[in-house]
Amino acid sequence: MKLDSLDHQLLKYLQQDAKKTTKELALLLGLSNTAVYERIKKLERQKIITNYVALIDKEKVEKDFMVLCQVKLSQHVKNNIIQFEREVLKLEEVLECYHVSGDYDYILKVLVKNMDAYRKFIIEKLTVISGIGSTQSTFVIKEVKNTTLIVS
Amino acid sequence: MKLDSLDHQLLKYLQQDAKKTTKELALLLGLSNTAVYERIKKLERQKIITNYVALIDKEKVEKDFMVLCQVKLSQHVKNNIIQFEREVLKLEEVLECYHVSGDYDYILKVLVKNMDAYRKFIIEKLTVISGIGSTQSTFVIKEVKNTTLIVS
DNA sequence: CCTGAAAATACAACGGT
DNA sequence: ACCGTTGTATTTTCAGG
Repeated sequence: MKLDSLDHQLLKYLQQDAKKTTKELALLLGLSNTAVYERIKKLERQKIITNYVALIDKEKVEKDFMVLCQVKLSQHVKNNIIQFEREVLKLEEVLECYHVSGDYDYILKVLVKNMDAYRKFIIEKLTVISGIGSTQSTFVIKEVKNTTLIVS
Repeated sequence: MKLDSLDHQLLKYLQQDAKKTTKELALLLGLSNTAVYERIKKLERQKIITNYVALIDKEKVEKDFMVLCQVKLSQHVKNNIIQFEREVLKLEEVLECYHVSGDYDYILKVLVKNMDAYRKFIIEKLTVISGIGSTQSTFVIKEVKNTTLIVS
């Protein structure tokens, strides 16, 4: 579970380009092919690397209307919380959901095609979940930065 | 640029597991190896697939203190905006930054090790950017959902 | 951690439906 | 557009030291 400097470098490279071959990485790190291979396998076994994914261009698939939606539950009973969190997991429009401090209970990052789709999402999918008190929408004017790279 | 049902399925699979081989994908889609290969290459050429990345476990690299930080600029002049956005891109603690509607101008998703690190981030990195008016922090109690999968 | 070799996959180009 | 086949190149994977 202890990561050395080479592991950190390796993680950084793989978080930027998972298609890098062990050969390329070996060259970058000054290690042999197999040493890199074994390190990657170890990181996968330890679930430090959870998975490999393709990232796609939101605009090119017509999904570039993003809204940060704050949600307040009507009552903070356990059942409401469990229920809301379970339902949110099922909604494909919700990319991220955080239980947060402050006035509202949750902040959701919602991605849809356009305002119409958002209206539909709110009316037909979000507010039909029982236990929701109120919601407030903050619209994204521009995505300035969005990275999956965690520097550790 | 037009995507058919098979392209969409392909994107969905690759967004969930980029390590799937063309052989496996061919089986899933009911296509030949070469057909799948050509489709993937097309999606890459069209930059619909922008890149492939490894995702890592935040907790296991001791980076699981997340804060949503709202930022207001002191004046909405072009220079302030340009400057702020340029500086934010450089901050590795800022995973996401959105220019938004509402009371505040920006919402930042910030990831650090702990509260101490956050305090340090605010004092030494964020508020030293010129043109910043005020900030407000919303702390993440629990990450309920976080996916990179965009269903199109 | 290394070298070296086998197995699997990716990549490219063909003619054919 | 898709299929199948044939290559070859490259990469992954795993011995054994």
